[in-house]
Amino acid sequence: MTNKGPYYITTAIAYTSGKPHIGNTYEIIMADSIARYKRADGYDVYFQTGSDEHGQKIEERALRVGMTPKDFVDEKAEDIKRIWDHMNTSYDRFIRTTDEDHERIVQKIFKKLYQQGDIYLGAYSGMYCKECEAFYTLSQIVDGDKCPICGNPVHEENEPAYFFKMSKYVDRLIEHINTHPKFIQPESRKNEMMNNFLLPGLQDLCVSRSSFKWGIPVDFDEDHVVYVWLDALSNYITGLGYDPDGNHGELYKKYWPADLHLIGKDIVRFHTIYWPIFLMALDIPLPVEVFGHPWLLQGGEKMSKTKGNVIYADDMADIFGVDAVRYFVLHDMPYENDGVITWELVIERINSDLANTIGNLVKRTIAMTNKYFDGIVCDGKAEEPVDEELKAVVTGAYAKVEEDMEELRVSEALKEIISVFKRLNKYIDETEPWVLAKDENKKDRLKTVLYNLTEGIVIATSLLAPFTPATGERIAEQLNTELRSFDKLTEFGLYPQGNKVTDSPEILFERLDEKEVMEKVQVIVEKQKAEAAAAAAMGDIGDAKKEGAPAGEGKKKEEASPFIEYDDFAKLALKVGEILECEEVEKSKKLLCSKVKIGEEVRQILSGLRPKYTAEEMVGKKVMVLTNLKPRKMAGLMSEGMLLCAEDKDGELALMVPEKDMEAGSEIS
RNA sequence: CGCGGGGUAGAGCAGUACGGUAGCUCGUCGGGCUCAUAACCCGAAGGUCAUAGGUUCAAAUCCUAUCCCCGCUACCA
Repeated sequence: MTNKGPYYITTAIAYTSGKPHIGNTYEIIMADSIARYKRADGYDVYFQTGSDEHGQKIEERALRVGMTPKDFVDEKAEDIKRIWDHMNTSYDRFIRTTDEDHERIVQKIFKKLYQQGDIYLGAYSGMYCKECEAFYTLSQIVDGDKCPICGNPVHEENEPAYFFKMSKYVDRLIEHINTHPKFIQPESRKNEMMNNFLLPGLQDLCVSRSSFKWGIPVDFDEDHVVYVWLDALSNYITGLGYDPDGNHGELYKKYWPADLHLIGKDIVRFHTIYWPIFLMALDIPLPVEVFGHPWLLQGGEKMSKTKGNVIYADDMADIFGVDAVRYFVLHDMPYENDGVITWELVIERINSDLANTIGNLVKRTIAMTNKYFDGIVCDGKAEEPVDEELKAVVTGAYAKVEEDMEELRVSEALKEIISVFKRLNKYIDETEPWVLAKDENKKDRLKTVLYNLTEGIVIATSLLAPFTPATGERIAEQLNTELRSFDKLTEFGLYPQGNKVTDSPEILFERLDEKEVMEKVQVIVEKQKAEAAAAAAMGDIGDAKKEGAPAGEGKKKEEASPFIEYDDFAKLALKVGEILECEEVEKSKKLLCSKVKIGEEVRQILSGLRPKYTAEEMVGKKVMVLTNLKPRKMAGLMSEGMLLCAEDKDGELALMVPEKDMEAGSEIS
């Protein structure tokens, strides 16, 4: 195989504050797929990932659970690494920012930048809220001097800190971005950076802190630790053995600059502004491409433990298997917009693509080979026109996939690969091997058909293998062959003549029953909610509040606010309903069962109104109904909504009725 | 008027730089087939392409306005 040269890919290093969920895990899976793909494609790949372990938040958390920060991060890093390994990711190094070599080099980098005048000692000043123990920017302050979170007054506070002179390099960076269109991807991210930061003028970045200790010490000023971003970002070069003095390690010489930093869209700024500027200051080349991938949202919402909707990769893998998880996230994450994940979508995807299309194709091909030729695959050289098109699709796949992968459109690449498997399934219908088998004169044709199928599967599977490595191996084993390197994928007919496939093909992906899976999911959800409740009881709630405090975490602010957002209100579907019939529920003392007309439909709704209302007087009333309340059974009867009612301190009840006569079904807002 | 992305069949998405029969996957319905994991193959139904104007022989695609969603708005890892 030809060597196409070195290729260095990194993920962001994971912050050791908690267990990464599937959205975080997506990144390492995508990076791994790219790394494997590039290897098969002839590149000499170095793939680095790791953990980011310093900072005030970690110091605080460790303290709270009574651990030293080091013990705390050891544990968390182990968790992260275990999930990465479980996902079968083929990284070359898992770097930790507490690694000795990393810390030593970061100190040297800091010193070098200080000595050459890029870093200077100044004061970090900002509006500080004692209550929240956090700084806020002026734009965040409300009512002139109030904390946006707790509402207490803030005051200006100073803390000595080292700063990096960003302004010095801004013009060069703008020039670089403009002349290297691939540098920031997707394109929309580039615009955000340009318009929000670079063009208006970049502020200097604070690169040290003196208010906490858990960080890499600044070796010439022991009051300070290196502030996280300079520390964390440097991993990409310290991990290769970069040395500010020029005595670089072999890896650095071979692999820097990085070909791809794969990161989440939330940290694009740090990777496309601060990081390149640090590199310019160190006078070393910039990475070729920074790709800010979107997020996977659970049913369109961010995941949160209290909602019980966090999906973890290992939970998913327990139910579906590692490759199915990998396949789903890669397939369903769009290029630029956020992706959607729900358990139902996962089931659907796996059944359709992995079980039906791929798994079944392999199984039926092997089964026929065994049935008709005792497992021997041999081309009978009986070609028919239909074969040509099949071969064209199979041997043309690589070029298409390559095109997608070149732009990191992984999802598109997978769709291309699946379409090859689909074409192979169709080929079976076109050639009808079971019909050929009945005719002794068609034996050669039958041989050819099965040979073409087997060969097609080998090629398609070779392309698939970087994304689902274990499945690639399993298919190769069943076909008793090796997967191809990519320079062989345009050649049809390399499967050894007379080779024998397995006589006991196993099922690659079991079809999933949605009901059964959802039962397992329910167990996970319950467990998660219980854990969240337990954590809250142990005082972690206070922590959640603090997390909400920093800028840019707008969503979390809601949790601390006494107000709800309009969106929360909008979730309630309130409508006018007309009570057509009503009867007392026999099994209950309080319940009335009403038939309520809402627009075109009539719902059955149970309400605990007795003895304040009788069934007779209910009939004909127009009432206010919450129509999207989850239906539930009460006293053995289904209730599909809720009648709204006021209750005073004496227990008197009053149904909410419209002030004017309104048509049943009218919306209330 | 801070900047940017988006609103296309029940669901998830493509198509929009160069206007010309609206496409893919899943789901639904009908048919075929029986090698296979109720699978596979074929066909059908289903969309006023957010809304309102405009340019044009022709607009999802170009222009204008409006509505809605989302991201970014700086020292938070």
